[in-house]
Formats: sequence, C-alpha cells, structure tokens
Amino acid sequence: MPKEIPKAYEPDKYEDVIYRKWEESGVFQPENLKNTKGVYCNVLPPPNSNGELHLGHVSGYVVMDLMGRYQRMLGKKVLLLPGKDHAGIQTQVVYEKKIKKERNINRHDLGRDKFYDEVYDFCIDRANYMRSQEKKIGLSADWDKEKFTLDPKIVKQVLKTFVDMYNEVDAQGNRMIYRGERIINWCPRCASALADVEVEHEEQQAKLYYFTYDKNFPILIATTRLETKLGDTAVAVNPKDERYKKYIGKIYQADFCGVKLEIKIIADRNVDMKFGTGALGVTPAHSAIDWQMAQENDLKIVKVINEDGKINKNFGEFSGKTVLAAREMIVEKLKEQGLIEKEEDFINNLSVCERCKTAIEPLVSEQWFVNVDHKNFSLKKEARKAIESGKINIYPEKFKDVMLSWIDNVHDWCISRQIWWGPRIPAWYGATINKKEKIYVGADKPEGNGWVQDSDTFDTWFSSGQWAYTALGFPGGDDFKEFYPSDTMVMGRDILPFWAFRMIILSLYRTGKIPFKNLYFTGLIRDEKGKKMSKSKGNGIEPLDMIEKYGTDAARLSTIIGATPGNDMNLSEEKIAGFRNMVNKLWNISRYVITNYELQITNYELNQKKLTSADYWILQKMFMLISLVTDDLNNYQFSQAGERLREFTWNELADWYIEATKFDSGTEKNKVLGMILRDLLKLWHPFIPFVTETIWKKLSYEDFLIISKWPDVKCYLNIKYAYDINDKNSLSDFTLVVHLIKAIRNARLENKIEPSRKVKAVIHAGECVELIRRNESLIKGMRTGIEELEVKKSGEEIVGEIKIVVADVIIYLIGAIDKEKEEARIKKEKINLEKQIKIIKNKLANKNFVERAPEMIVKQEKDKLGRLEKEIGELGF
RNA sequence: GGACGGCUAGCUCAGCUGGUUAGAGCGCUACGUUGACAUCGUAGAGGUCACAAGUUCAAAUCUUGUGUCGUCCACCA
Repeated sequence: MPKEIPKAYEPDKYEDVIYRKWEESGVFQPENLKNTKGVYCNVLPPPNSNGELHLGHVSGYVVMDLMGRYQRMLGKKVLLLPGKDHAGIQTQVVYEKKIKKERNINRHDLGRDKFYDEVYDFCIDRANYMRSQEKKIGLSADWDKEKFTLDPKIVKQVLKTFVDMYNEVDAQGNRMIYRGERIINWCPRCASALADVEVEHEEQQAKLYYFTYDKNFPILIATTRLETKLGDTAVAVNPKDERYKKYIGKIYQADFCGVKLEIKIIADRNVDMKFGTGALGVTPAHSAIDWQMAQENDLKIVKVINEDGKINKNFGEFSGKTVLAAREMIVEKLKEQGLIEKEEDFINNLSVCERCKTAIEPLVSEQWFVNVDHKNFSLKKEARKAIESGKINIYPEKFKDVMLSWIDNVHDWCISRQIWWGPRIPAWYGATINKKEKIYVGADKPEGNGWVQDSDTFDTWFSSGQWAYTALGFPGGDDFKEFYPSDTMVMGRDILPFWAFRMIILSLYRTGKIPFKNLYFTGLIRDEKGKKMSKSKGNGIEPLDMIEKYGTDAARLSTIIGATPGNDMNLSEEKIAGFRNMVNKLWNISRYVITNYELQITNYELNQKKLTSADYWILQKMFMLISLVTDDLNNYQFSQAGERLREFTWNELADWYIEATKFDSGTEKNKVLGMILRDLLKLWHPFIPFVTETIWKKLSYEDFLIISKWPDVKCYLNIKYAYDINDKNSLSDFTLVVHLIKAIRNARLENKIEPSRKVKAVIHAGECVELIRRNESLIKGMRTGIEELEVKKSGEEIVGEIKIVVADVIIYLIGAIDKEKEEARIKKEKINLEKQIKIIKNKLANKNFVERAPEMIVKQEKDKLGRLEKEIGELGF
C-alpha cells in the first residue's frame, strides 16, 4: 500500500489521467459492462454547438452523470448518449455576427451554399471543443455513439416525420402539417417566422394616441401603432358598449392621411370598454387578435408591413419607409389635421425575438404549420394522456401542472423558418399549370424538370423534438430497440414548452410510445445575488475557470448541494471554494487512514468481541447512511444525499471516529476503516468521481471504482449491535461518550482553563460505569485535557469543583475552577434546563394534551421531564 | 388579467406526510501549530420561521386571507 500521499488534493494532477483511463477501459460503453441486470438510458440533451458550455449545461450534465454512475453501480447496463444540436436560428445569428465582425460581410455575400458549408464547419469545430468540456466535467457518456442533429440518418427521419404528417389527412381533407397564410411572429432581423414560444415580452414605455382616421369618422380610437392603421379594415367595439351600439354593422369610407380605408364597425366581446376609448382599430395583417376577428367577421386583410420591416407598396409616400419613420409622418399629418385628440404615456409589452432581441412584427405570411389537434391523431390530447396517466413521470411534480396547462393552451405550431441553416423543408413546387401551383411533398426530389424546393428550413425544435428516438437510431437501430423509451430526461425548466412538449408529441406520433419514463427539470443557475448570469453583464461564472481553480469535483458538488429540483439556485465562487475544501477533507481522511493502517480491502470478517463503542457507532452510522442515500438517489433528492454524505464524512467520520481511533484500543480498526472507506468512496463516487477514483486506486483495488457495486447494507446488518440499529433514536454507547467529551470541553472553555493545562477528573458514572471505563482513553485523549481519571459508580458530592452533569453521569474537574465563571456557566445551564422543563410541564399540565395526544408522545415527554429534572437536581437547584 | 414559486440566523438555503430546545454551509466572536487536513481544529453568539385569522391537545409545517419579491402564460389595442 502506498504510504506517500500529498497533503492537499490537486485535481489537475489526476482528473485528465483518470478520465482517459475510464475511456480506454471502455466502461462508458454499455456493451462492455459485465454481468448487468436491466438497462438504464439517458439520451443527453444536445447542446447548441455554436459556443461553449455554461453553468446551466454543467448543472444538468452533473445530474445526468450522477444518475448514470449510480445506475451503473447498481449493475445496470447504462447508456448516456451524447450529441450536439445544429440549433437553427441561434447558430445562424451567432455565425452572422462572427462574419460581420471578422470579415465585415453578411450571409448574402457568401451565398446560401457557401454560408451553409461554413456554418457546418463552424459547428463541427465548436462541437469538438464542447465535447472536450463535457469530458472535463466527467460526463461518463458513450462517445462512440455521439450524434449530431444533422447526421444524415437523423435528418432522414426528421424529413420522414414531416412527410408522414403531411400525408395525415382527415375526412375533411385537413392535413396534420399544412401550408397556409396565417398571422405569425416575424423577426425582421432574422428575416424569419418564429413560433409563439420563440417570442419574449419586454415592457417598454410607449405613447398611446387617441385619434380618428379622418374628420368624418365618428369614433375616436386609441393605438400605439399608428403606422399599422394604414391596414385597418374594421373598428371593433364591445357589443355591450352603449356608446357605440348604433354604429355596429355600418361601413365607413375614410381618408387616412391620403390612404383610402374601408372600415366596418364590428362587435367583439374581447374588446375592453375601459381601455382607451373602448374602440379598437382592427389591423388583421399585423395583430394576432385582429387576425382572429378578421376570420370571424370576414374582413379584408391588408398587409402594411413587409418582411423587411418596411411599409408595403401601395401606400403612397409611406411606402418603403421604416415603421418608425412612417409613424412619425402619420403623427405629423394627423396633428396638422387636428385629428389627434391626445397622447398618453403608457407601458406596453413589446414582443422581441428570443434569439436576437429585435422587435417582432406580427404579420400575415405563408408558412408551414403543425396542427396539434388533428382529428386522426391529436398531438395535444395524446400528450395530455401520457402525462395524466403517469406514463411519463414529471419531477418535480409542480411542473406536471405547468405542462398540462401549457398543452391546453398550445396553438398550431409554425415550423418553417426563412433561414439558411438547417435541413430544408422537403416540399417541391412545380411549374405552374393553369395558374395552379403544383406541390410535391416527399423525402426526395420528384421526377421531372422544373421542380423547385421550398427555400425554408425547419424550426430547429422540429428536429430536436425528435431527438429522443432519432438519436437512438430509430427505427431499426439496436439501441433504439434496447433502450427506448429511455429512463430519464433532464432539462432546464426554461425549455419545457420548447423541448419537453415537442419531444412528447413527436415521439408519440412517430414511435407510438412515450419518449422517456421520467422527466426531471432543473432550475436555473443565477449569480450570488440572484441575477441571471450573462456575458454582457459580466456576472457569469465560467465553469471551466472554476474547474481549473477548484477542480471538477468541487464544481460538480456546487451545482448539486443546495439545489432544490426545479428551483433556481444562486451560485458564488465562495461556494465552490467551500466544496473544494470538502473534497480535500475526504482526501485527507483517506490519506490518514491509508498511511496509518494496513487496511483490509478484501476480508471484512470482524471479530465482534474486539469491537469498541466507537466501532459499533460508526458501523451503525454507515448503515444508516447507505440506506438513506440510496433512498435519496432513487427519489432524485441529490442535494439531500450530498448533505448527508458531507455530514457523515466531516462531522461523524473525521471529527469523531477518526479522532477516536487515535486513542481507541480496538484491534479491528483496519477492517472497520477498510469497510467504511470502501463504502464511503462508493457513495460519494457519483457526486465526485475523480477524487474518489483517485483514492480508490491508492487502496489497490483491482477494478475501477466506477464499475464497482453499490454498497450493500447486509454486511452491516450481520453485526450484532447492542441496540436496534434501525431505530435512529436509540443511543449507542459512543453517543454518550461524545456528549461527555463535548460537555467537558465546554466547561473548560467557559472556565477559561488554558488548553495546555492538564486536569484531574472524577466521574460518578452510576449505571454507566462499565461503559465509561471502556472508553477511558477516549475521554482522556480527545482534547479534554484530562490527565488523570477516576471512574466510580458513585461517591460523595465533591464541593467547590467544576461539576458537569450528562444524563446519569457526573463529572468533576478537580482544581481548575474559576468560581465566577463556573457560576455563570452553571447559571446558563440552569436557564437552559428550566426553559425546557417549563415547556414540557406546560404540555403535561394541559389535560387535553394528556388525554388526546398519542400515548407514545405523552410518555416521551414524561421520560424527558424526568431526565431533565434529575440533571437540574444534580446541579443543585 | 391568470397561474405558480419564494418569503426560516448577517448571506445562501434545508426542514417530506403537524409533536426536535427550529437546522446546515458561509460569515462572525473567542481560543488553538493536538501524530490526515490552517483547503484545519475546539467552543460560542445569532431566528416572535413575512403578517393576520382559522383548524388542532399540538402549527415553520395544514386552511383562508393580506403583504412582498420573483417566474411563467395570456394580453393591453
């Protein structure tokens, strides 16, 4: 056994080496695992391969890796399947910025094909870098199977889904995927349509204008967007509004700043009578609600704003102007004519593009949509069923309701994007015959000439939404057959509507099965003040910097301990440093044990006659720890499991048991310590794989810790304890010794006895006399400063000395009293005891309590009162 | 407007299905080079568990209401 171990754990000396050895040994490949029972699979969320890993990725991967390692140790055939996402719009935005900055060009300068090729290379490059980061954090994934969303086999399936859904036609001829002119969210900068979920809302200060179209128009209306009024075809009022009832149904011709409008007055119950003037100018082409009204009232739809964010043709002097310029011109003109009655400051919600934060223009455009409530197969209803029935288990549970309410409110999903990066929609348009457009939808280009492919690409979530099965090699792949549906899916709570929902609906449609059995949401990681981390604010913590500084294990712990599932967590560098200390503590415990003992690592046959109080105690604690941590992990209580492990390692093992071994005379230490260290390393391994594997190696085990078997409580149960180890309230001998030692230390400090000063102690131990005698060396050795110890069953009260009472045991410290300080200490003790006694007496004086509370509880209180009164009596009150 | 979540020690948070003297880590105070660890040890101080009412023998824990901060959804023309 090696005896030379460095004082401090230095992660960078071991991490890369160990990771490489794991990889080389093939343990990340499920096929290489021996004697497995059952399978476990987690299809890892593919990060967008256009940047680098941030803390959010890390915290998610740590959870997944933790679960994967745990399941592997349970003996399952474990597959953690990694991948990368091409991330349509986001990557295009990133790359456009890059070429603008580096080469001062835009994508049109390159042309579609060249642009695509460059972005592809860029993604591969980023993917390589990000993979190295994923390895750095210890992810035990099967890299041989890594997938990319643009892998031909995967794209083929994505296109097939599109074709299948297009060909899904109900009795009325409605397709599940259809092309149509509808109002959509348009990002002028990305020059693309966006799905509803890709739009964010930001509050902004705006002006609300009260105006009429011309001097003959009878109704005053309010708007913030005067320029869109060029496309108004109606004015809507609430049907109950007495002010406007008489106008409903009438049609007015108006001259709005030189543009002829035909305005119909319509009634709609959604109009808020209290807002503005209670009358709303309806612009069907540029507002979702108005568009809806236009459908219901058969209104004309006049497009005002173009895809480039400028005013459409046919609007005279306004045509070609930007939205803002047109607005100013109209304000000017209306003012000249005295048609603006007033302007009000007003805060409204501006819609912006989730990716580039540009203001969204709602506009009518021809796009591809998924009908989420199709008659042949209602995606939303099927998804609801899968979740409600519990086939998909959502954790934490509160997200089940979030998911369901989201499902209920979902609209048809716009899946076409006018960008270049990503798989193209497999639709071809033929030469027009008889002015009717010919369309062909199919995976491959149709026969014949003149077919032109749709220039749009897919919403990236249409592709990543199929990841759960495409990544596993659907339909024929072995992994798909063996591992689908996967066991766990982990993602940040922010992408529930984007990803979780889409994966569920698309998987149900394509495979007829749920994509995964358990869906676990993590919270978001924020800075120490609870602010969102962002590069521009400079408050982000770079995971790789932290790993370099404190080690991967510390970084992993910092994202696990203190995190409540689904709740956001604040993280600071100090916190990570704290966990570095934790890792180092474990290192030093091991260092001490390894260098001081010839540890048994194979034979744990204990000679129970030789076990000491401390031995029994730590074995019991270990038994409890294994049971509880196992339960915690089975219930996704990672933080709690981590805290238990820290508590055991630091406060029980290091502070008490290891300290005790320095004075304890037991002969079984090499076996007990061998068992404890072995199992402790196993329990810690899923959390902090590197340091545990490093120590494991120093223990000269043949196999890697990563493929060792999860601890079994059986060997702890075989020990004959003097008390019930399943009862966590039962006091072991050692617990009393701990209380005694703490009380002695406290009394010394309170009496200001110099730490170096040795004293004599006399103990009147009553029934505990044998127990105290057995543990004499501990009581003397463990920083109590006791040199001479006299243990008796009972004796005369020793007056004028420090007197400590713990349960039935009385300790006198001889010749060290500081009268004043001792009095103060006793007084404090007394107040404390009295407080407790009072509480219990009050309870017992309450007739209702004694009568109605369970007998157990009443007895507990009575016993406690007896004990406390005895103690307080001993102290002389 | 709808919903959800937080509000517990100076800070970050645990406290599940009601019964503990309300806990942890960091920070703070005092002391300490004791044979792994100063990335350490020992001992402390510090909280009307946001507020109010209710249920109960018993409430940080359950119910209702209020306040406050935050998040999401819808949407404000």
